[in-house]
Amino acid sequence: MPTPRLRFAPSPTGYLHVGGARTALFNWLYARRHGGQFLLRVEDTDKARSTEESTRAIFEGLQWLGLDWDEEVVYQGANVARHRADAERLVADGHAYRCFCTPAEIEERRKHAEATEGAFKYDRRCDRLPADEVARRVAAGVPSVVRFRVPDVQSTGWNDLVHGAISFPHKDIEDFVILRSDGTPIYNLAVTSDDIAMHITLVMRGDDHISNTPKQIMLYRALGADLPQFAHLPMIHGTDGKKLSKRHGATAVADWQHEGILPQTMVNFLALLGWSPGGEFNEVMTIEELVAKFDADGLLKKASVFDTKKLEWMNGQHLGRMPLDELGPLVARKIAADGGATEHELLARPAWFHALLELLRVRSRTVDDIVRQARPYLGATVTYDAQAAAKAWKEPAEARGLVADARVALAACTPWEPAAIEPALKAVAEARGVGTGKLFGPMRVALTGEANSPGMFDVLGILGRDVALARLDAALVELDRRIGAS
RNA sequence: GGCGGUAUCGUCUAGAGGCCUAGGACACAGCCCUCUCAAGGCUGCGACACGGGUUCGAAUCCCGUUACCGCUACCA
Repeated sequence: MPTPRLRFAPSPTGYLHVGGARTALFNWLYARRHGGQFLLRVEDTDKARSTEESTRAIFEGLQWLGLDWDEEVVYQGANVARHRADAERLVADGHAYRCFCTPAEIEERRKHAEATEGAFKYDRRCDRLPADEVARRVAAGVPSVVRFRVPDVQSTGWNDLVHGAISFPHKDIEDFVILRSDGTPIYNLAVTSDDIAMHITLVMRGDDHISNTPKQIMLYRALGADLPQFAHLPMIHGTDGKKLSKRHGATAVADWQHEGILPQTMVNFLALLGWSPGGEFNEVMTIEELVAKFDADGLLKKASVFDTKKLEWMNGQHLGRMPLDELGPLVARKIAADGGATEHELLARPAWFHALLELLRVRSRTVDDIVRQARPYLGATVTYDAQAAAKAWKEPAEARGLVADARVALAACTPWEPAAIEPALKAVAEARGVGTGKLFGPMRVALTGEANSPGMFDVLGILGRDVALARLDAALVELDRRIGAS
């Protein structure tokens, strides 16, 4: 068996959508798993809607996900000459014929048919035109399209890799147009012609293409080409069960990238939408594990809903597992954009930065969560969250006493290390007759401005002696102000 | 309307005739841990769309119904 060749064929009319990304991913996984090729074809024949930015956005999306493609990108628009030649060949071979009916006429007949008996189907009137009449009209320059002549009786079917046997009776398929009157190809022809030219062996795409498949199979046969295998993937829906669209919020992979979702999370999450390795398995997987496990048997038939809650959970899992060397630069870039520190400052003291990341990533679900939580550890001063202060400093005088005692005890800690700090603070709490929680609450707000943070000893360690003491002093000033104001 | 596809907890899924009193994960609730928040651990809530068959036995096979989705263009 030859090595499989698959392709992802987006039309560049928007950003890389999660549905498209999933289709690309499955094609890529299959190719990588079986040592085949994964090709890219840009279906830009709809020049009205196709844009260059869009093409670039799709490439960037794929690159971000790590879906690398083989060979040169194929631009469908560059192949119209072949598409046209294929259409002409089909006419010459008697598989297709010229149709002179105008769009307006067809529309009128369609309306009439729908009003009277229901379904409209082209009645093949132009197929009955005598050869000399066709020649005369062509010579006279009468515009015409090329229609494929669907063989009478029988049906066309295939063994779909995900759905099993599917077939369509020919009586339900009209003689479809394959070449427009301006000489440009219609989708089904272009796709088939290109897939043949690219030697695609497995066409894996969304199941919204199921009803195009019999037409394409007829084209393969009429063109004398071998059939590829087909696999039709289920759709991805929004929470309301409808096809994913803008109104569901973030649907472009770039949107998630900006929200702080990791590419490995996106790949992992998308892989599990419409595919399952079967049996019991750990859902959090690396891209390498996915490649190793991926196969067509695990492809599912049912449309799935894109659950952002689970996506975020999974991102937290990946955040917690990835190497700090990899996470560091990612977070540094976003912190720089946030204005907390420059990338250089952060990367200049890796041990400290990594320790901070270690403390924050366990409480984060996105890269942006880490950035937000890192703020108190970056600036010189801290702003007190109103709610946090209202709660932890509810009794300013009492809080002041606690913070002041802690300040004194801490100042005496010679090696600024947990071994010295822990007993010192515990002694303060004991002397004051309170639990450590009662002491750490006011301290936490003094040091971070927030109600929540990593453990007190970790916070002190990250801040360092000088900053910690300075913040306690600043808090004492603030507390004095509050005592005076009450 | 016609044709095609799909149908297990709210969501993602396991399940390929007896292993199912239907398993796991997310979400949700509670408990534990605990200086807060997370993380982690434990417990709970919660599904085979419906109706007929086939079979000793069906979530699993067949038929019908219903619901949902897709296609039905000189769009892709």
